[in-house]
Formats: sequence, C-alpha cells, structure tokens
Amino acid sequence: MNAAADTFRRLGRPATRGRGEVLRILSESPIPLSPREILERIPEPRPDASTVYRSLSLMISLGLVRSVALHERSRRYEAVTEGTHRHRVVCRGCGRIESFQPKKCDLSRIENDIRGALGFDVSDHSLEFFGACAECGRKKGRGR
Amino acid sequence: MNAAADTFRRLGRPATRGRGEVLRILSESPIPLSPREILERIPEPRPDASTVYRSLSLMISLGLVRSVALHERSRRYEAVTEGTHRHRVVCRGCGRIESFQPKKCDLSRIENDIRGALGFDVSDHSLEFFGACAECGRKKGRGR
DNA sequence: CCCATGACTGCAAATATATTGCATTCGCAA
DNA sequence: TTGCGAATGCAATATATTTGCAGTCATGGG
Repeated sequence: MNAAADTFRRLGRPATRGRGEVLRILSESPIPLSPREILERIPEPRPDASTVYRSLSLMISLGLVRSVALHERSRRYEAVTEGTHRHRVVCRGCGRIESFQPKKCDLSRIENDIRGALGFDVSDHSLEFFGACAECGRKKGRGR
Repeated sequence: MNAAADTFRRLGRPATRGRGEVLRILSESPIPLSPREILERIPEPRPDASTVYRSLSLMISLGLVRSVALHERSRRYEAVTEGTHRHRVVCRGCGRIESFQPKKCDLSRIENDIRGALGFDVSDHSLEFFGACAECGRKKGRGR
C-alpha cells in the first residue's frame, strides 16, 4: 500500500521509514530538492541528515534518483520517472525553478557528433536554462 | 603586456597578481577547473584560498568567468571566451572531462518553447553529456 | 509469532568546501 | 611620492558531506 516501500522491497532493500519518506518527497516534488530541503519536509520524527545522504546515495546507485546541478552550493535531487525527460529553467532574478518537459528533446545529433569526434558513448545528458522569469523580466523591463 | 592584467584595468579593477593568475590559468585550461585545482596551479607565492574564491566571484560578476556544474562536490569554472560555446562531456568510468564545440548549437527552438510555455526569457544554458569515453567503453565492451 | 541476521540508523566527529570580519598592504592616479 | 579605496592574508565561522561505531529495525525462516 506504500509505493516507495514496495519499490525498496522489490529491489531487496529494507523499506525503512526515512528512506521511504525521501523517495516519496522527491516523487511528489515538481522541482528537484536539496538534501536540506528534503530533510525539512520529512514529518517528525525526522531522521538524521546522514540518513538522508545515505538514502540518496543508495537510491542513485539503484537508479531511483538522479542529481540535478543548478550551479548552487549544493546539488539537488529528483526522482527518476519512467518515460519522462525534463529540463530545468532557473530565474537568475528570483531563483525560481521550473521544470520543462520538452516537446521533443532531440540531442541525438549532437550525441552522434560527440561519438564521432571524441569516441565518447553518451548515455545521458543534463540541460538547464537560465534567464528571467515572467515577473522578473517585467520588473527589469519597465525601467528600474 | 599581460592580457589578464589589462582586462582588469580596462574594467577599472586593480590588477593584482593572484587575480591575474586565476584568470590566466582558466584561460589556458582546456577544461573547467575547481577552485582547489586553480589554487594548486598558481606558482609560489600562492595567494590564500579566500582570494581565489573572491577573485572568482568578482570575475563572474564581471562576466569574465562562468561556472560549470558537472555534478561533483564542488563547482568548476571556465573563462568566458568571446564567440565560443562549449559543452562538456564527462566519462562516468574514469572521470575524464572533455570539451566539445558543437558544429551548431541550436537550442533556440527549445528556448522559444520555454518562452511560450513559461514566460521565461532564456539568456543562457548549460549542457553536459555523460557516458563512457573511448577507453572505458572498450574496457566494458570486451567482457570486463 | 518469535528469533537470528544483516542492513540501516542515530550520534558524534572528521573532512571538504565556501564565506566573512578585520587589520594590513597594494595598485593606481594625481 | 603620496593618499585612498580596493584587495589580501589570516583566522574564525558557516555550510555541506562523509564516516566509524554501537544500538536498532526489517525481513525471512522456523
């Protein structure tokens, strides 16, 4: 009856509460979260921060979670969802983060170029956009 | 006679040695470097680490340098060079980093989609590829 | 349902990374 | 050469992440 817990059991890992909460929180969040944000969202009794880090690193090795780098001091994490591919859009003015599901993400041409030029076999990519959100763009636009 | 120093003077900033070294090192490096790597490459007498961090943050605000996030513990930095646009390719096997100059980086369509869907005005993007380099791919390929 | 066992957790300490206050020194222009 | 504001060194502090270890929990077997 608990999706996160089942996921762990299926993978042969004990389904502990902290671990389940981390995965649930990431699955429910529309944007990637930092370890600190994840911790803050776990209802009491809250696990230790080290448990959150250990959970994240386990889930990454199980392929349940991936990291997202938005050029901040700490990395963020998101749940891996089958069949979705998202890019992040970050506002330089207010820090707002949004996810964007591209109509069609075709970087395969670039990936082929890379294979040809460097012999690298690309399995994955990470694409983030930076700029001004509607609100901040408006603010800056009208004088300031 | 010193390109880095001139750059700072032109921008009305004192051209100090540490600062110049940081910019020179980044300009000469084919791959983005972490603050620690930058510091290690400055010849004696080496400035304090805080000077390197302060230099980087100044240069970012001056637009001379930008950060590159390769999902590591610390960010990396690279010199901004007029007219070049590069992507990074990182090997998950050995950590090797290479830069790749795309024949044509056309993400403007995606950027337009973003403007339409989210109202975000994109000014910039960051694109990194992950996979296996020629050597690591070969290793894994022939049995391991 | 209870037990054995390995996996996981909390806690505290260690490390790594980044930032800041302050007194001193440096770079630059007059 | 001198004066001033900017930059630096140093030490302290903040933040992020990792690790050792002893106690606890989750799961499968009986």
